[in-house]
Amino acid sequence: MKVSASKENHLKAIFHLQQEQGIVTTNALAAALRTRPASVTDMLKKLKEQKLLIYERYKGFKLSAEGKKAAVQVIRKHRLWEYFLVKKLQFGWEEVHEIAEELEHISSKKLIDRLDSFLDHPDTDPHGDPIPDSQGRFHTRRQICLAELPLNKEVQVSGISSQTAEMLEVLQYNHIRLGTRLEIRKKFPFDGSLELKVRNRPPVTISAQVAKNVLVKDDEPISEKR
Amino acid sequence: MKVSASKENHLKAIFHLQQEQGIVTTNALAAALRTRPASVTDMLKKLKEQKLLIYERYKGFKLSAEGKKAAVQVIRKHRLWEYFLVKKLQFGWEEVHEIAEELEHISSKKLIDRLDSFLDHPDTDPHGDPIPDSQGRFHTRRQICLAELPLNKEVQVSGISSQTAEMLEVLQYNHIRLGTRLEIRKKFPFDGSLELKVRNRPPVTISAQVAKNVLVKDDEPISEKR
DNA sequence: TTTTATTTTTAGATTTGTCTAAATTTATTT
DNA sequence: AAATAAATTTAGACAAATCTAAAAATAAAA
Repeated sequence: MKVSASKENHLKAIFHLQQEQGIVTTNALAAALRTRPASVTDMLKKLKEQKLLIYERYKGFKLSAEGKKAAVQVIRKHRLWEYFLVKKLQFGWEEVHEIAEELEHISSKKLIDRLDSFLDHPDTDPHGDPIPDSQGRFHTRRQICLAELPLNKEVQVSGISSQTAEMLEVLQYNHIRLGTRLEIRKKFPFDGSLELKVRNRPPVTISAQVAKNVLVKDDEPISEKR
Repeated sequence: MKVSASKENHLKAIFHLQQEQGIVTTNALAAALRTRPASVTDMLKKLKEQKLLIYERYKGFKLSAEGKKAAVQVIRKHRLWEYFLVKKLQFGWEEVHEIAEELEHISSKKLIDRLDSFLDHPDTDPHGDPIPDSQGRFHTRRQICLAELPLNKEVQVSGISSQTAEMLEVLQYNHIRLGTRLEIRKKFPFDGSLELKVRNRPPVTISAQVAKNVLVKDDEPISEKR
């Protein structure tokens, strides 16, 4: 069962959008791939044909278990190559993405497993994104600051970068500490402030200032999501 | 000026046939690429279009200076990747060719130059073939045994693998020693014996036995051939 | 030098991935 | 609920790389 480079790109983009936005639309996918909605529809049909995608016309789509597996393998290759480029070939982390976009389509499974060993099984790439293992399992989750989190995605607080007493006071007041599960309910573009929903509590609002200093991680390992 | 993977494969195959056979034909190229003569003709026209090939219909073809340069760069990439796979990823030399066939089409020039540095500028790949530098110059020539040399290709004797007195006697008798320039004029399939032409001397015949123990190299660096 | 064989090229199809423009379906407003 | 807007899909076209079958050019043989 052969999957072309273009198909791999579609699978990968769907996977990412699924992670970040929960829902994936034809238009969003077209935008992400810098292609046209009509082209996306064409490809969706082909991916369905290969049982990599669950798709009904006009009714939306999502990756099948097999499609997800394929997408994760492409992501694994991409991130391992990025790590290689930065750690072994002295590239800067900003310049590796484009090269890895090509390298990720090299097909040899053995190659990528050998590369993984050669690099000592790294678990995050140079941008901080987790690298799945050869079975497609993620052992780490990405840590990002609350200000960058999308809406309605539940995460767990994993760090506080500015530990001033004043900061901690605000957090304590809002019942936010390490391990707290929360999600963003609303973003106010005017000042960047956020309305948060902490589990079992009424909504609270925090400033952009505070949001920048709270680090969060995916609530559960990605591989456990079904 | 973009060159697709398929075009790069054609350029590379033409280059190799040019080296080995002197002349390249549509049929030979089709065989080398495991494709059809008609497909080759189609591609020749495209390569001519891009001025990578000098071609007149029915009259044969050869690489232009620019085409040769492009071919050499692909060969450089192929061989550096092979070296990487064997030396860093512990692959056996027999299994790297196919993987390198894919890796050679990764486009980043910077990548390949960094890889070259990382590998400490090797000058021959795991099969003994020379690796051109980033300007496309070869610093080494391949050493092969006389028994494997094609007809009518002048080479220079670069080594004798079995140094018995009896062997050396035969060679001395035929005026063959290190540095001698010679070419094969005829091969006798019956016993594998060869008729050689040594510069400024009448033709001589040697046995397969002897031919197997004489090592030769291209007479001149490949990069000097025009 | 004709005839025959071989090589090479053309003509026309096919596949993959993309596009534009138009049609259809679903979603949103009024 | 009808009208309008937005999203999605179809229809038809195109470029790249390949193929088969037939034609044309060149080479070899009688």
